[in-house]
Amino acid sequence: MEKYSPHEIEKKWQQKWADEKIYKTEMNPERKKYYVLEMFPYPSGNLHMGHVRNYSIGDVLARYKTMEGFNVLHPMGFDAFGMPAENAAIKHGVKPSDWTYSNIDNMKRQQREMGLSYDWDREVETCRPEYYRWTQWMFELFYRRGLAYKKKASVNWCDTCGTVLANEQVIDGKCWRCDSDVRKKDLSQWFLKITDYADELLKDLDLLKGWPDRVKTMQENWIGRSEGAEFSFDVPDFQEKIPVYTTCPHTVFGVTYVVLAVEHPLVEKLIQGRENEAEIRAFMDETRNMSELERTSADSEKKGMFTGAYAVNPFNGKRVPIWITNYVLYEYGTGAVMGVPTHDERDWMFAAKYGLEKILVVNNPEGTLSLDTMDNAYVDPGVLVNSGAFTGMDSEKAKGAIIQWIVDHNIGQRKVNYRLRDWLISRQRYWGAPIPVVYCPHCGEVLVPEEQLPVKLPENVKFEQGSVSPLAQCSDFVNCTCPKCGGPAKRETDTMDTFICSSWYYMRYTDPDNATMPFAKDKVNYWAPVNQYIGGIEHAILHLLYSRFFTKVLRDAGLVGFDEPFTNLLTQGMVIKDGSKMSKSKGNVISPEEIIAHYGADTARLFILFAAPPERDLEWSDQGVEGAFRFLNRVWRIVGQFAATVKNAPDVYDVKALTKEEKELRRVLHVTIKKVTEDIRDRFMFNTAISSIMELVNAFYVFQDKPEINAGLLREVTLDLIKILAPFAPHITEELWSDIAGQGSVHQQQWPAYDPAAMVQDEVEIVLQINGKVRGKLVIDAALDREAMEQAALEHPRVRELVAGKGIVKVIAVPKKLVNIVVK
RNA sequence: GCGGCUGUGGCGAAAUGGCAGACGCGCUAGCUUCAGGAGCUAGUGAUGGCAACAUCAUGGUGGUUCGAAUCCACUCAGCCGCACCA
Repeated sequence: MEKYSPHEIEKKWQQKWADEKIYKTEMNPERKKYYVLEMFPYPSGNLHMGHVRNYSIGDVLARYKTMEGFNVLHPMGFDAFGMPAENAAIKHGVKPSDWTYSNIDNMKRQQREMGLSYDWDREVETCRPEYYRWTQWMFELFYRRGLAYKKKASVNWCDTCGTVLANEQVIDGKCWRCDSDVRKKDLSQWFLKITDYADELLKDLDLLKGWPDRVKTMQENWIGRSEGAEFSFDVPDFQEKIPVYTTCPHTVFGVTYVVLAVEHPLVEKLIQGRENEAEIRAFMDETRNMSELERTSADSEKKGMFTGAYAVNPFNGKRVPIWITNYVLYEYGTGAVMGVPTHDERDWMFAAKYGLEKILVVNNPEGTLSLDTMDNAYVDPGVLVNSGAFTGMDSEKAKGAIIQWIVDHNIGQRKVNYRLRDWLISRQRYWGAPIPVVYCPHCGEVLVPEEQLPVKLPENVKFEQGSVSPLAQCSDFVNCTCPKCGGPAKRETDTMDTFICSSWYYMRYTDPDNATMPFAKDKVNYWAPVNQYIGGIEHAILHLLYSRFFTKVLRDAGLVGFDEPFTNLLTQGMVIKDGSKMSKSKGNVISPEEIIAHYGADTARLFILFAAPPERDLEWSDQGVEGAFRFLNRVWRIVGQFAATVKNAPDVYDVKALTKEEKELRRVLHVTIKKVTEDIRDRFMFNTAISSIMELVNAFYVFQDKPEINAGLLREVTLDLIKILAPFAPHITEELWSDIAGQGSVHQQQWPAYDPAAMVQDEVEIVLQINGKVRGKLVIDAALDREAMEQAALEHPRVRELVAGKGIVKVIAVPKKLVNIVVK
């Protein structure tokens, strides 16, 4: 028998699969579809182990579902716009497009070497004009629906990347990509109105039964819905009003001051001409210059200054001082807050620091609180005190009553607020989809007409370190004619956040070559939503939230007929080595290419699926890889040993004629088929699926020196073994299949069914317990009922010995499992 | 502070109310081989014992139960997310 040589086999089959296009998929409304998708990669140039894990998981599902009879869509593509291509241009003088396409070529080669079942005819690359034309079309769709707008705002700016960032892309005050500090900058930028969908994005999390709770919680936190009231304090000296937002309207009688964010437009008016104006301005500048992290950290010291002005509480006419502070955010609510030191921890600290008045307005249910004994704010429910007509009311009820009072007196209304902000999508970069807008001195902001899309990226641009966006310097690009009046105009020179490109790519896969639409309705509605999406947890908010938003907008525009893009989500764990994430700086990187070159793709895939369940972090082990390789060799040898017999063996045979040992092998086979089926289909527990296949192979080895084994059984075991191993190790199984079965691909076979009759055991070993402790074992007829089991247990010599002289309180018998005798 | 996840042999892990540690790695022994870091077979949680066997053991403490890694309460440790959002 020939040795198992993965390289020859893998190369041969990869070629054949590609030539014969066995993974090509067509829409077929007659058939049930299944859409399995792995998050497409950024083309950095090389696959890493995280990719290998991601694609291995997806490939098992795709192959399994195909064998189950589904019409499976399993595509791949590249999230090809982004900064690194531009950095390469600056550093090495290569064109971003050349750099990107050569990286894509290399990664595609590596993906092919993994033996993944992609329909490559559906590949999508977001940097191709054929694709970004539709990204720009999407922008225009949003614009026309009033969901894209330009405004001047204080935005997150990363100096290293030379561009702005969305809120979701700032992690702990640092840039998500390069980890450098983010600072605020006032710029006029494009936004998508994701806040219009805040409530639905929150509510529809309930529809996502197949998503991990963790991800849903993160999105829920991010959206940050809160309910309360918005109403105004009068500032009679200036004939102004200060609207405030509060989630605790029941504490209004405890207000002793009002605070404004330093950016609040009213501040200017209030402080003008004050004797300490210069001092106040210095404080404002200081606050404005704080980093995002300092400014929003809960531990930062709360500082403020009195403006010298007063506001009037509409509930009791009380005059309270107006302060400015570093702890109120201008972007949230109204940028102004009512200060209630007794019932808000921050206000307590602030009041304590500056000696502001405190009034108790909510007492605890026992009524034992008093200002003299309190040492921090009381924030729990209770009973209102010192609250005029509302005194004595339960605090929860008072919320509603006070809101009603606000509405009745026409000073405000019930209000829901979100932490979520609109999505800032402008990027001052070259390598992205240009925003298809023209600025005309006469017509203003004008969309590039649909038929003129795409607005193509110019090729003749210069890349220099630290300079402004290359597009802004490219006069051929900037200067254009106004589509409306035909006069001279200038193009928008910012490109779109690459997260826009990835917010709809999974829909493009359903109709990738469409030149007249982003995708045809019948195709997208046949294939989408994605049944199973697989990727890293790092996109819990970013990509996954944006894609949900896009889906809802496209639905409202009538382009798609579903509410959510990804029905089920699997978040895979990281691949780690020596306890920490693989990284160049730690020198613990294992290259997939080397592993595949050494052991073959089947071994790499098998190991990575076997070493841990998909959601958990996976510790890389070189010895574990050896073990996977050894297992495939074992399969190769045992199948090879019997190959000749199996080829000539009958498909049908008399099961009753099997020996006891043969029957046991057949039982293990069917138990394994059931286990593997359920582990893949219901639990994604590929590790236990593989371990049960290993057990089957171990059981098979009992017959290695027994050529007299029933040929029919031998054929059944061998063929089914190859089939159930096929999703995990596609090449070796294809080779064995072609050798034995002779025709067709194993990957197009039907998944084996298990026969419950074959799984029945005549005899089972049960455990005998006395007071819950194992005291013996007994092999009995599996069909025995409870009484018979009890009987058998009580006759067991050791049990008799231990029970002798004691009173039996109770006997519990569980068929096929155990008998527990409770004695005293 | 709020929310979530994870704690099981020397290691990766199984077991979701019924024999804790399946399967794999590592280790030990035997067989096989000219030899092997190849292959096959067997053993392998700890402690005590010649042994049968017993006791202990799933981060900790309590509880529910005939029976708990599994359910409940509290608690410790590690990781992750959000965090001055009024």
